[in-house]
Amino acid sequence: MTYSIGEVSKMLDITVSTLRYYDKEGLLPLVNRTGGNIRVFDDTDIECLNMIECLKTTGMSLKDIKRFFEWCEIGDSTIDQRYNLFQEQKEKTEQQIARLNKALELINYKCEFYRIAKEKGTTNVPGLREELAMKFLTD
Amino acid sequence: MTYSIGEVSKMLDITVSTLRYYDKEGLLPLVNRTGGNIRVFDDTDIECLNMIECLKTTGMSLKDIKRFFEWCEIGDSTIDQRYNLFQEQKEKTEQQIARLNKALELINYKCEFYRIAKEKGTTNVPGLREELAMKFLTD
DNA sequence: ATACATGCTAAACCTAACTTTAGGTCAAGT
DNA sequence: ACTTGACCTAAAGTTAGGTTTAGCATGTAT
Repeated sequence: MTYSIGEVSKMLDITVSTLRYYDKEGLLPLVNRTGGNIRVFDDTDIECLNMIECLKTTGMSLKDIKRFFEWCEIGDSTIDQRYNLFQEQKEKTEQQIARLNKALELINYKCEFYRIAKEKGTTNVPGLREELAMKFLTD
Repeated sequence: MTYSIGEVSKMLDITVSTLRYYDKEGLLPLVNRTGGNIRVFDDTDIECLNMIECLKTTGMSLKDIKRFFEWCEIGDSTIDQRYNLFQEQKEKTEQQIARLNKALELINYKCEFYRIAKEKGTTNVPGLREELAMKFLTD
């Protein structure tokens, strides 16, 4: 199965410009072209793009993602680097999830704070903490 | 208790330039100065900075954080906006945590993949999936 | 054959969030 | 008084990750 750049754009919700940008930056080394120089994406390219999206989610830079793909092309001599890359990325991602959970606690507290404030029409409710007092700071 | 910009920088692990940048951008409206124009941070400023860090973690832009602080200063007429802001931010943060957990699955799979590849000295191990085959894509 | 949506490139432009630089001021110890 | 480290501002520079623009080519439906 093959796809035009516009189709891929719709499928993965990535703009056409971004796809061309990724290609230009060397993140899609495998993408074929027609005789008329038009990109033809196949399922390998789609998988590649899903991988990019996933790693980007974890905060990996495009530069590092590209480096990983280059290591894949070089072959078995880069297994250690790739292993270390994913070990590091695993730790970073776990830390980021922990940070987000901590931030979520504050946000939940704020939601509750403003739910009550909304009910009462004021943030100046006896028993509610000061506007900027934060649970996670003071507990 | 009060602190110099350098002390705050060390306490919160934010560079001096960044603190001055935040101040310039209006994110620290309460920060006092000495007669000689030198910033004097107090515990309210520290709490403000912790709040900034927390909201930044959830992906909120400095512009939106500033807007929130402005709403706080305006008072009770902005309670609805503030409530909605945190409801939205709660959803976004939960979605981000979900995305990260999904990405972590792939990363864990890759860790295992490369652990075995390291052991065998090659990624070309019978029973292991192709290099770019991804669990979360194919399952 | 002819529209006209879709594709192409190169290069300029954009935004957020800082960082760096240049040129000065402040304040604490000696 | 003087040195020295910490502080100040304004303005320019930086980086990542795109987006936009201009001008041109392709290809598909009538």
